[in-house]
Amino acid sequence: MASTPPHCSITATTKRYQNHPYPHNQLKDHRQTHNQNPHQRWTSNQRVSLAKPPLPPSSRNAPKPAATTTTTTTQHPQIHPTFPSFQPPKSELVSDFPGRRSTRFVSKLHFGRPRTTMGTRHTSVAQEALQNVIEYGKDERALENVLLNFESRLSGSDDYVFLLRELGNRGDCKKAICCFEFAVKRERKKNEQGKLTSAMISTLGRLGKVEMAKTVFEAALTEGYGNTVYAFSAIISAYGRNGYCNEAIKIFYSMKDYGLKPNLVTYNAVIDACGKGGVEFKRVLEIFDEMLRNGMQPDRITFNSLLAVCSKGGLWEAARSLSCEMVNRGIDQDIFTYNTLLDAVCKGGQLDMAFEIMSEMPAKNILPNVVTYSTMIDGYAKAGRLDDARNLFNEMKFLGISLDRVSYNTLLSIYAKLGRFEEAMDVCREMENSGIRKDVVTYNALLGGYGKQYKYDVVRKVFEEMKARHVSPNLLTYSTLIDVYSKGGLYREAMDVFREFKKAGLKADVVLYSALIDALCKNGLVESAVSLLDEMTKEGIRPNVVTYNSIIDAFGRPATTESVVDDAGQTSELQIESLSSSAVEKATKSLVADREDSQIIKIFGQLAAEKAGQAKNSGGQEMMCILGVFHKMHELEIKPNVVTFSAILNACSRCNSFEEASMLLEELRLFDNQVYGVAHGLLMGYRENVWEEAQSLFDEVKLMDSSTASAFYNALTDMLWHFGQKRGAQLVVLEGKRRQVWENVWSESCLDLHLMSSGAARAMVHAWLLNVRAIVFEGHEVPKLLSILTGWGKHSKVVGDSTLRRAVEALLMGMGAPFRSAKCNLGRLISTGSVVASWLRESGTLKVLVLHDDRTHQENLRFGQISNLQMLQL
DNA sequence: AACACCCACC
Repeated sequence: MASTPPHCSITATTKRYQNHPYPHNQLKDHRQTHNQNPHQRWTSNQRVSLAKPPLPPSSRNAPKPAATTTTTTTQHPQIHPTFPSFQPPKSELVSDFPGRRSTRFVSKLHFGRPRTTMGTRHTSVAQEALQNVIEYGKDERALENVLLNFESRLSGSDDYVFLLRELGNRGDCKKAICCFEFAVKRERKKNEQGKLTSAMISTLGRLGKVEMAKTVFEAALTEGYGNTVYAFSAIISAYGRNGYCNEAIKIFYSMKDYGLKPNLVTYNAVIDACGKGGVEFKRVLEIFDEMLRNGMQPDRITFNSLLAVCSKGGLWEAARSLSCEMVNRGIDQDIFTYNTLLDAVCKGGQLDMAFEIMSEMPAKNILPNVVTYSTMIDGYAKAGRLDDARNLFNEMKFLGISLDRVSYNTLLSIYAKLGRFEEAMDVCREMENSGIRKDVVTYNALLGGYGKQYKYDVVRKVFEEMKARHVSPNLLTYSTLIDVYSKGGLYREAMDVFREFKKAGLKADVVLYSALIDALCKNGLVESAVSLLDEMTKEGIRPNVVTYNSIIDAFGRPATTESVVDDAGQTSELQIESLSSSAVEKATKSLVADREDSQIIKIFGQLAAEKAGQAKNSGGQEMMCILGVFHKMHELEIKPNVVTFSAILNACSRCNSFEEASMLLEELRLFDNQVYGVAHGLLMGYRENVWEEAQSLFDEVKLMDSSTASAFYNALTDMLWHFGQKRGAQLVVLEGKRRQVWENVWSESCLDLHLMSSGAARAMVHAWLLNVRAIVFEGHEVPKLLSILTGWGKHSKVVGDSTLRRAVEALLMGMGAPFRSAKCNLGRLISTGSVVASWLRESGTLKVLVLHDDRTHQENLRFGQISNLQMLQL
C-alpha cells in the first residue's frame, strides 16, 4: 500500500545507500543532473506498490468538474500521448483567465519571494522614511539627505533593517546599500551592526548580487562585527540561492575557525544550498547527521530542504522516508513539504504514486495550490501522459486556481517541446494578458522548441524580441542557442552566439561544453570532441555522464553529410559554403588572445571544414581514443548510467569485427556485471543461462522513462542482430513488446516500427509475419490490408530519409515478402491480406521467416526448440 | 537568519 512506504526512518535510508541490494548492478539514474556529482538512483525491488487505483479528482473534496474530465485519470498508461483538448480554444482560454493576477508574487526580478516585512519591529517613521527615500532619494547625495532628515526619529537598527529590506524587495539594490552604509556608520553597538549586516547580506542574496553580499560579509568580518552566526547563515544562504553551493559549504565549515557554532538556521541554510547545488543526498545526510550529533532538533524547514535534495535527484523512496520521519518526529507538514515531496516522486517517475499523495492532501487540511498543480502537470507531461496532465489542468481551472508565471511557463514548455507552436503562442498571449511578462524561462523554452524543429528564422526573431524587451539572456539561453545551431550545422550562427555569450561575461559550464561535444560527435568528429573534453577539464569544469555518453555513442559513427533544411528552405550546406576558410581564420585570430575561446571557435571552423568533406581518422586510432575516454571516466569516477550502456552497445554495433566489439564489451564489464553478463551471454549464444538474469535487468530498465528504456532495447537488439544472433535479438524484442517498451507496435493488421532501431525492427518483422502465418494456418481471417509503418524518418534530420525504412524494405525484398510502399505515405509498406496469405503458404516461406543464431550452445537446443514452437503458435 | 513548481547537453 502506498500509505506504508518501505523505509520509515532516516537511518534506513542512509543504510540503503551504503548497502544497496544490487552490488553488481550499476544501472543508474539515467536522467541528467546538473551537479558535479550526479546522483545515482539505485533502482530497487522495494517499491511501494499501488494496489488500488488512484482516486479520481472528485474524491478529493473537490467539486466535481465536468464529467468528461474526471473519469480516466491515471488509471492506465496513455497509449497515444496526444493533447487533443488540453488547450481550449483561444476565446475559452481567455474567458477562463480573464486577466486575473497570480496569487503569488510575480518575480520579475531575479530574486524569489520577497521577505515579508510585515510584523517586523519597525516604527511608522520607518514607513514614512521609506516613502521619502523612494520618492526623493534619486542619487546618493539626495538619499543621504533624506536619511539625515529622518535620522533623529528613526529608532535603531530595526528601522534601518526595514528600510533596506523594503528597498531590496523593490529591486533597488543601490539605495539599500546606501541605507546600510548610512546606518552602520552611525551605529555604535557591534551586535546592532551585525544585525544590519545579516539583513544586508540576505537582501543582496535575494537580489542575486552575490559578489556584493560577499564584499559586505568580508568587510564586516574585518571591521569586527561580522563574525556572528547570523551573518554566516546569511552568506551561506546567499551563496546557496545563487548557485554557489561549494562556497556555501566552505563558509559553513569555516565557522569553527571563527569560534562560531552553527545553529538550526545555519544548518537549514547549508542543507538548502546543497539542494540547490545538486549535492548528492548521501553527502547531505552527513551534514544532517552532524546536526543531530550536535544536539540540534531538525524542524519543518530542515526536512523540507532535505526533501528538496531528493527532488533534485528524483530520489522518491528517500523522499517518502523523510516524509515518514517527519510524522514520526511530530513535525507538522505544510504545503511546501507536500509540493517538494510530490516533485521528488514525480521526478522519480512515480506519477501514480504522486497522484495518490496529492489526493491525500485535503484530508490533511493542506489544499493543493498552483505549485502543486504545476508540479504534477509537469510530471505527467514529462512522462508522456498528456491526457493526465490535461485533466489536472482542467481540474485546476475548475477550482479557480489562477495560473502564475511558473505554471504558464510549464504549459508553454510542454507545447514548445512538442513543436505545437500555435498552442505555445496562445499560452504566451494568455500569460501577457494576465499581466505576466515573458521572462527568461519563457524565452529559453521557445528558443529550444523552435530550434529543435529547425525553425531558425523564428529562433532569430524570438532572440531579438527577447533582447528588445530587455530580458537578459542567461547561460541557458546561450547554451540552448549554441546547441540548436551547432546541431543544425549553422556554425557561423553558433560562433556568433558564442562570442556574444563571452561578451556577456558568462562562464561556460558542463552543459554548454557537453552540447558542443555532442555536436562534434554527431558530425563524426570524435577526436575533436575528446580534445574539447580535455579542454573543459583544464578549465576546471568537471564533465558528467552525459558528456561521456555523447562521446561513447559517437564511436564509429560516420561523419554526417546530410544537410538541414530550415524553415526558409535554405540548406545549411549553403551556410557552410559561405563560411570560407579565411573567415574561419579571421574569426580564430580575433579571439586568439583567449585560449578557451579560440579553441571553441577553432572547433566551429573545423566542423565547417569537416562538413566540406575531409576524411576522418582511421578506426584504429578512434579505438585508442575511446579507450582513453573510458580510462578518464574511471579516473574521474563518473558513474555510468543506462544511457552509457546503450551507447556502448550501439558502439559495438558499429564495430567491424568481433574483436573490436570485445574491447568495448570489456569496458561494459568493468562498469556493470549484470548488463555485461546479459549482452555477452546473448551474443555468445548462452541463451538459456542468461535469460533469467536478462529478465531482472529488463525489470529495472522498465522503471526508466519510456524513451530511455526503448533505447536500451534498441541498442541491445541491434548489437545482437549485427553479430548474427538474430534469434537472440528476436527474443529481446518480443520481451520488449511484451513489456510494452514500444507503445502500440503490433496489431493483426499493422506493425508500427517507427520507434525501433533497424535491428529491432527487422527482428520484429520476422516475428510479426510468423504471427500472421499462424493466423493463416489456423484458418482464421487475415485482415484485408496489412501495413508496416516505418515512419517518415521524421526523427532524422532530413524529412523522408529513413534508414529504418530502407532496412525494412531490403529485408522484405530479400524474403520475397509482397509488401510495397504506399503511394501516399512513404513510411508505410502495404499489402493485401490475401496476397500475404498466399506467400505465407508457400513452402519456402517458413524457412526464411524463422531466425537463427550464428552461435549456439548445446544447452540451448531444448530452449531454442521450445521457443521456435512457441513462435509458430503465436 | 531558513522552505516548493518552469527553461540547456546523451
